[in-house]
Amino acid sequence: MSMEQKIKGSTRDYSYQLLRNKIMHLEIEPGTKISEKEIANELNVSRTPVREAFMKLAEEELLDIIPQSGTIVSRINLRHVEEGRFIREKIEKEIVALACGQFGDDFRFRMEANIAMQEVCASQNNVCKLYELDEEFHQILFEASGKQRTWKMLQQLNIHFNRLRLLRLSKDSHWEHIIQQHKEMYQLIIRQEKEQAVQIMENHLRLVVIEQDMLKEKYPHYFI
Amino acid sequence: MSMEQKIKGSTRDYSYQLLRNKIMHLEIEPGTKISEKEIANELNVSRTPVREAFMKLAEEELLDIIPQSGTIVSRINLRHVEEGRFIREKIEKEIVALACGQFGDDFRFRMEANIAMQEVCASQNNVCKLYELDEEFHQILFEASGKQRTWKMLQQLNIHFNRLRLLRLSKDSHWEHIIQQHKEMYQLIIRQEKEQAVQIMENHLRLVVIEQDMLKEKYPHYFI
DNA sequence: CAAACCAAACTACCATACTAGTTATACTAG
DNA sequence: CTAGTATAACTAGTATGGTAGTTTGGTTTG
Repeated sequence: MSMEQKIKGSTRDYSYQLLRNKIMHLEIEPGTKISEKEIANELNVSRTPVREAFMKLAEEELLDIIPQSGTIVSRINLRHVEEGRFIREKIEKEIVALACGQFGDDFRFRMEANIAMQEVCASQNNVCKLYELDEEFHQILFEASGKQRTWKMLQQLNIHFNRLRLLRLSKDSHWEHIIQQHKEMYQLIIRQEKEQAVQIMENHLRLVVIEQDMLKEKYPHYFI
Repeated sequence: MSMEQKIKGSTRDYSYQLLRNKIMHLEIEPGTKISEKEIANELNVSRTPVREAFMKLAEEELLDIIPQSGTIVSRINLRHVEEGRFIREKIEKEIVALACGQFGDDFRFRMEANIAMQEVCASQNNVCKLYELDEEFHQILFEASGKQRTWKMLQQLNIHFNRLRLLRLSKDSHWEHIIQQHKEMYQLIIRQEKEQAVQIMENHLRLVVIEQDMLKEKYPHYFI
């Protein structure tokens, strides 16, 4: 797909985006040792922007930098996953409740377009794009509630959670249920059926828990 | 007090901590323009670690870096304050509820020590230390609930909120009420009176809202 | 054979020179 | 005197060389 060419902005941002994608999509496996120099050569840039990208990724806990020694791609920490999932559940239930009271036309348009696209991607098995649409679905809810910043922060807290979700999506494939939940939730929101919408959201966010053990068994070296 | 000398670790971390403190304690006012070179000279270090500290602070939205142009200390964004406060309220109510069910002896010891210290600092008007103790009080709750990572993340989301709190503490001074609430909350937690503890927490976190307008009027150029 | 040590080959960290883009200033044309 | 422009003095961004600490692998020693 050559997503490499499309990334704009500074060299640092380019390095950051590229590395982040490679880690999230497991093109670089958890536990792999990498170095500034190695990556810099690979990307044909100097060490400085790569180093800065490393630091940002370390902040997000996608990398573990050991001073004067080396840098490794972090393993998925299941305790962090659960903590992140817990918080996300609590927050997003509040968000849905808020959204029920204020879901303007522009958001309805975006949401319907999003859901339509989800079905297209599902029919074509485009997992990568489907993941992005799933993210966007939830983001729209946060924006409609005037809590865009909270979404951004949750994304950071939930990086390990998201890595697990992406891993699950790529291996498993019963998105139908997920998309169905999205549809129901949207209908309940525009009908302002607060309690039911909140309940669906709770179920929705607890789906991942179930398959956790299966994935851990299949890819033990990805986890910690 | 010379907090400068005590900071250990790498040069980057030193620069970061120092700058962060200066910004949080308003030794550098919001809106001030600073530059990597200027700060590097001031701290007698090279531009590299200062630059890296800048980037970290920009991530936290304490600095606004305008590429090829300049860097300014960000103003306190009151919309961010309110969003952060909202999230913190929702999360911390859940945390208190959790803590009621699991508050071990070691945490009780830390908590009682913390509260005792709060009273000492209040009697001696040590605002700075009192702020730190306030932070620690809440952090202990998160740790007792096994959600230390969440605390760390909330701290990031709430940097603007915290700047406001610190500003309030240093100018105003009715900590008695705050400390009183801390005491009550602790008692309710060890007695496992969940509903009441949650209620106190809600009141506690809504205190800041009240004085917001007063501060905005007094220091208009600090806000946006 | 095993353990201890020593040296070479890494690593991230820091300093510094250079580049490219922005801003302010001074000067010129109208 | 004003408006527009060229230029000089900034800025953050990037490249690169050198430093100090860590790891590794081979050698020596008990």
